[in-house]
Amino acid sequence: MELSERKKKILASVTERYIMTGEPVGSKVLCDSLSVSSATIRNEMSELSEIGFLEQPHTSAGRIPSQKGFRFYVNNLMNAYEMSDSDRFAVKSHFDNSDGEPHEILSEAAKLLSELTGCAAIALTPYDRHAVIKRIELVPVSMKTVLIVILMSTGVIKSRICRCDTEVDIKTAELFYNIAAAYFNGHAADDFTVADIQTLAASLGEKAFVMTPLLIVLTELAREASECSVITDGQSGLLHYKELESDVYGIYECLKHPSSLVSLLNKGNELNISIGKESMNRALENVSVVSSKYAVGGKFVGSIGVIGPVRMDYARIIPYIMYISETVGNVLSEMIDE
Amino acid sequence: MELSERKKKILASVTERYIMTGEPVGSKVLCDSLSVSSATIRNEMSELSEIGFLEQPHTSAGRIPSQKGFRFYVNNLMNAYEMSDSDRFAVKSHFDNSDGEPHEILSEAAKLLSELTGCAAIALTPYDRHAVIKRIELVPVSMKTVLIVILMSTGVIKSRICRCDTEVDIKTAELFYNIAAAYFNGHAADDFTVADIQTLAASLGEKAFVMTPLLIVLTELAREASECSVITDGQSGLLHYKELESDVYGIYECLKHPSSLVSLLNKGNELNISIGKESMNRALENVSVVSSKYAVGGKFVGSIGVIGPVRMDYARIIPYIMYISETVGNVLSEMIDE
DNA sequence: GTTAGCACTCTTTGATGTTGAGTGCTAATC
DNA sequence: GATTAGCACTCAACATCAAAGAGTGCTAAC
Repeated sequence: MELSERKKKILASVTERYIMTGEPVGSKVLCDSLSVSSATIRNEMSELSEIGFLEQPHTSAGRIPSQKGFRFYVNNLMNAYEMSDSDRFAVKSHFDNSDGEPHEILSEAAKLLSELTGCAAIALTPYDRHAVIKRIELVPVSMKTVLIVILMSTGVIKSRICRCDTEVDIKTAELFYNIAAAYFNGHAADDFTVADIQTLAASLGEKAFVMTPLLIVLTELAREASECSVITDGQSGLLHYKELESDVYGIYECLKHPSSLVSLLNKGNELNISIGKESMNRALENVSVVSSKYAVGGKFVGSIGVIGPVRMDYARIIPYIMYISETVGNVLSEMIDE
Repeated sequence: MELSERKKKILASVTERYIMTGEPVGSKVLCDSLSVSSATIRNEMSELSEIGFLEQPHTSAGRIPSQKGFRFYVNNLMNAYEMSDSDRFAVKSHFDNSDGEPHEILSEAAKLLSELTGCAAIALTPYDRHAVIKRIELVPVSMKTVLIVILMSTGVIKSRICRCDTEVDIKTAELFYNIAAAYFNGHAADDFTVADIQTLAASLGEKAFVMTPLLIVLTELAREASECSVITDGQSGLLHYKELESDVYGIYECLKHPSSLVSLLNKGNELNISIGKESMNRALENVSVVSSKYAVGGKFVGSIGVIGPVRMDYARIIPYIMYISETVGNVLSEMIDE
């Protein structure tokens, strides 16, 4: 796919103009910047159309880049925006005093990203196949009710109320802690099945009655805490793009049941760009998904990115995603270290 | 505002037909059900238009109910749908094994409600001016990091990570528990200000250094746990109503910054119906907000409802809201009791 | 290889006419 | 006095047509 320099220039110009205006670009407007006649540009454009980089909405309209054209632009032509120090500072300071769990930090990040880009943001909380339970705690709420808190090696914290039919006394709590220490701490959520738990509970004799619900809730909680959860923000921004009008509902539904999105974000390299149909997802065929994985403690464990129109401003958006992703990774890594 | 029986019948028919189809209703279609001629109905309709209950999009169209007309319909004409036992059972069983905090239960309820109504659902977590802190717990995470868990008398549970600059040892934890017992437990969040906390911390001598961040986080946490939070679900459903097309963005923004919505839901009686401009909120002038307060322990502490087009099916939606609200209240009350 | 020129295509806009739904009014009827 | 049939009227919706304008593709000249 070797293009002449001039063709590249034309494709880049058309793409950038189209990103800005959303309107097809004619040959005349490009004369000045390329200092050739419109006829020459027309010839070039016609060839670019033949190889599928440009499209015409109709005969007498200008050209717009095809999804393939956008792909070429992103891979070869795009001039990534250099974030200024003040840009970086503005992002970084958002996380300065963010105490809290990964979930909160990623919510913050998604909100920031959607505001900066005008697209919908999506973030995955850290997922680590080798995540293990770091600690389990029991917080008494009332006689028969306790809050089970689970801390994962990834820094994820989850809690759940558990109601028992009988009193949860100190002896019970001690037993629970012993069991936790023996069977759970240091283990991954999928090291034990519900069946395991039930045989374990059964072996406890008279204590089985009160312990079973606790252990079941704990198992569920461990599973939940090990899964990555999907955070979204700024969906309403997509309403501003008229070319997405008929797609927004499908996109929103897709964001509600995001399993396919998760695999999309987890795919490929650190930076992941899916343009239109590349996502292989019917609901997303008119949007691009750009995401970047963040690393916690040197391992890529999650991802953050945006969903927006195929004509999103990649040159500006990609650097923001990369920097936010890097920042989130750093913030989360610091937490684990401590 | 005394209307003849026939006028009432006509207004009701027009309203119900319009709710179903979204199209203006002409005089002819009502002939059969009222067994009078279309001319008679036209005369009546014309009078209903004069007193502002009906409107004409344009001369040669049928009539649609004005917002005032909808109000009259809801107050005087509507035939509320009687939920069947199986309807009730379907709702109730959603909450059967819902362990958990108010926030989770209300999220469930909002999701259910939006699915049942096709509207956006909105729910407020319990807010009680007299809510007090029931218990505070410290969960160690690492040497210098603890999780502060706060339990409110409303059943609300919140937790937050707190990072300290020095080790949080057992002595520190004991001191913290003593302070909590002396100054916080049994008190409301607004019983103490940040200034109070700082003087308190200052009085602790060498322990002030490690205790200050803990107490500050605790104060923030208490405030957050005392505020009601707003839960929304099913916003995307609003995209299906073409009459809202130009309003959805504003509505979504309104749902993101819901302070005005909160006061709308807290207003008035148990059941609250705001039709169109009654909300006195520009962004909501083309939608209706219907909500019902739920009671925990005999006190109305929160609210759940929907936002949908003015032509929502009140007769069906209102009973659902009331029943879900009642159910949520019961579920939450049971939890407090235990 | 580049470009001026020109015919051609197709959208957009506006004007015009037609159709059909639904009204309001009047006069006759019950 | 209330009801209704009849009819003229209004207006959106739709189709047709013409004109304007944007942009193209092609050809021939440079």
